[in-house]
Amino acid sequence: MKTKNRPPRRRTPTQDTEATPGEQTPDRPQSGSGGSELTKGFRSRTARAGGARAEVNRRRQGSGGRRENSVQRRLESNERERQRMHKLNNAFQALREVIPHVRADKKLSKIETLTLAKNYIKSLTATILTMSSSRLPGLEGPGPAPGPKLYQHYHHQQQQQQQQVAGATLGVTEDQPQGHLQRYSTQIHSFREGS
DNA sequence: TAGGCCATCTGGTCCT
DNA sequence: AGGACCAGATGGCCTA
Repeated sequence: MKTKNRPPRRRTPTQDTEATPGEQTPDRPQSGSGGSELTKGFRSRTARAGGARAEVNRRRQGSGGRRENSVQRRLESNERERQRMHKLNNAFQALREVIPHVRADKKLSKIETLTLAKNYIKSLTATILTMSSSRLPGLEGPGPAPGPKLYQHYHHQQQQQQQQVAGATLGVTEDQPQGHLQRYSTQIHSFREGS
């Protein structure tokens, strides 16, 4: 696997739509990418092919306002896609930062990050099961991966704790396991609720 | 120079 | 209808 310690190559999120031809980012002067290319005349093969189809559609649609509107919507769509991918990359970066790995000076690739994360979770799960199986009836033994079941157990535990200390603070700090689990629980719920 | 990784564009499809 | 999501395609950067 190769080293991937590179500075971010990218331009600012608005550069494609706002840059003038003279303001192109030097490191990607002729990228196949380019909302910029939509207005600057250069296209990659794919973009050219897609552009040919788009041109046919534009002719069918007619000229003038509708065509400009179509181009504008495509640029806006590109911008949203960039933002979406940036958010995805931020999530990858956050994941990298919580996964222990050997070469801290070497940035993990996306596939490496996902693979290590999966293994890390499995490892932690196995460790927890080993340490507490005697107190978690029903969790040990053969069968499917215990992850969800394990979470259910902890979630149940937390609910009991919250009931016991209703109205009072839990007295759980971020450094304690319960703190992490509580955050995990909260995050799971927020995901479920789509927030 | 080949191969891996990445960012981006693009059009199609799904979802709200 | 419009935005989110997805996958294919492409070219740039980097390392071995």
